[in-house]
Amino acid sequence: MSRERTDAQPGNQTSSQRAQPRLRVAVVDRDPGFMQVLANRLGALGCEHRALSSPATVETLVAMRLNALVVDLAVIGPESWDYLERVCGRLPGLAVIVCTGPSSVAQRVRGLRLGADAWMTKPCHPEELICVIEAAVRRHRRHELPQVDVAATIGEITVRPDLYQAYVAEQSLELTAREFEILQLLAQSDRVLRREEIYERVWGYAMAHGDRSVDVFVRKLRQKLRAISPAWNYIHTHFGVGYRFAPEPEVLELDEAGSADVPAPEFPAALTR
Amino acid sequence: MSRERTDAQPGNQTSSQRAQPRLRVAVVDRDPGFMQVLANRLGALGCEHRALSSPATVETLVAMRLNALVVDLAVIGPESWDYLERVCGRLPGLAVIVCTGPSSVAQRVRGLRLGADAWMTKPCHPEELICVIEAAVRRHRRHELPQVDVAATIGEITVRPDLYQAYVAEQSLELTAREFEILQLLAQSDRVLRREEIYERVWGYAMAHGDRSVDVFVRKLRQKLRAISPAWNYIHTHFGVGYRFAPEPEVLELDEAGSADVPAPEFPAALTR
DNA sequence: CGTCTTGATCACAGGATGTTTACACGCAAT
DNA sequence: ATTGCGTGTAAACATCCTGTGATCAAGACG
Repeated sequence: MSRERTDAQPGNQTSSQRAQPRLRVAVVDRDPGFMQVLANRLGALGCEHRALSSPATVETLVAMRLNALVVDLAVIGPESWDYLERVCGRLPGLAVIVCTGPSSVAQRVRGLRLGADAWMTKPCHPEELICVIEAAVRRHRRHELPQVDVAATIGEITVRPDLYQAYVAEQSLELTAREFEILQLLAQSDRVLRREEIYERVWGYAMAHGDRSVDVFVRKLRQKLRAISPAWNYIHTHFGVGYRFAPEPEVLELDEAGSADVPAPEFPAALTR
Repeated sequence: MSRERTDAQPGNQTSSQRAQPRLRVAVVDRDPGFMQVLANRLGALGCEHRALSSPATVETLVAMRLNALVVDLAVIGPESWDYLERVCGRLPGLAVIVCTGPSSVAQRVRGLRLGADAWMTKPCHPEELICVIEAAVRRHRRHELPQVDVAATIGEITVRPDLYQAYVAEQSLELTAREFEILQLLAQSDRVLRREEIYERVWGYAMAHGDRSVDVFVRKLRQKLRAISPAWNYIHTHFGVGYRFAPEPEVLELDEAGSADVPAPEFPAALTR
């Protein structure tokens, strides 16, 4: 699965707000006039937009990092409902606006129930459509980041979102972007987080069934944390539930000679091969 | 009977989504028929609803702790726009749906720009309106989770859903995920729960006939509770019915002494079946 | 008092869940 | 191109939770 971290620096996006483009919108439609008008308006508003004449796969949509998707169900055809369900299910953070020709109440109800945010009937005024898109996106963004860029210290751990840097008792931790985001999320949440929740908030979309990425990153985090304070376990596992960050570290009983754990003071990733 | 829990799936939200009315909605309108139909549907869905024939002040709305507000601008009159702006500005967490008679594109655009989440034109199908309300609220709720589950203390028992942890008189109980969920359910319900009900709410699907899992988990719970306070029995068995959590623990007769007489025949046998 | 039904308790096999390791892929910098 | 590094997948391994069946105790009912 393509998961790029295109803009790897400061104002990272995944879990926090996007940098410049006001909005990133894709439109799936086949009416050139409609597309053109919409594109003009979106462009004028400073939104990044992309026109698609056929439905993109879920993976593609994920890769595009959209805020909103406008779709004419007529373009998709008979499997429209499936498509809608898949997209809404997999990208709960995406605003989906169905903009289609005349429809029955039952159809509109069905679409909304499957997760669409709004249903517009063509022909519609572009300005109104834009407002609807913005209204839908507004909701997503409101709770997107309660308080970012505020350095926080939780127990021995200090997190500096502005620098993408974490510290354990003054000592700096060398974390990758994703590791940092997970640590930040865990440290700032004073409760048990389910894997699905961690995934969704860090990756930005729903976790696929059976995905173990979170576990692996937790392991990497634990490993690096252990390299600095070998006797403490900051991340508790709640079997059958998820993980929780423990501000007051639980003391581990390390048998004789911290053997098995700390690979080396250096960072093991470099030595693996 | 083979019971697969294959679909233990996307995290057991069982515990997180119970309690509370599904939605709290207020409707500002003057059409009695419309209000009645809407009230019926909302009631059937388990939503708390309230009808208002004149606009409530912002303060009142705050006090009502609403999830959504449906408003007919005609009821408010000329200062509709001001009102909309005030409400949306002051309660960013409230979903506002304008449901009004015929309007111009300019009006709809203005309403949405001021912060409304959706604009429905009367006459509209109640079912569709409900779907629109739900779609709007869905967005707010997505990241609302952190505060949803609050700690509760029932008698000597304290339940902390955020930590997946329970306490008996300050002392922590080591429970597995399932055990915790059952204890939470019992402790938060002030009544007798049938086995089928417990099973369905914890496991997420119907109990197979003859399944004894609930009994076994109750046993484990009792065992762990007894380990901390040996003289008390928190979980009462109602023969032929189910279980009930007793906030004021029943004192057990240890050894012989005042044997046979168990106090509290509070519930008269509750029909044998 | 005897019998039937329902619940309690126990031990354990099976399997779901979590951990660790190794490696393939793709982007970015050289 | 090549290399390095971060990311995510697959598979082996370790844990320990879960649900079942058997057995025993207790209520219901005649």
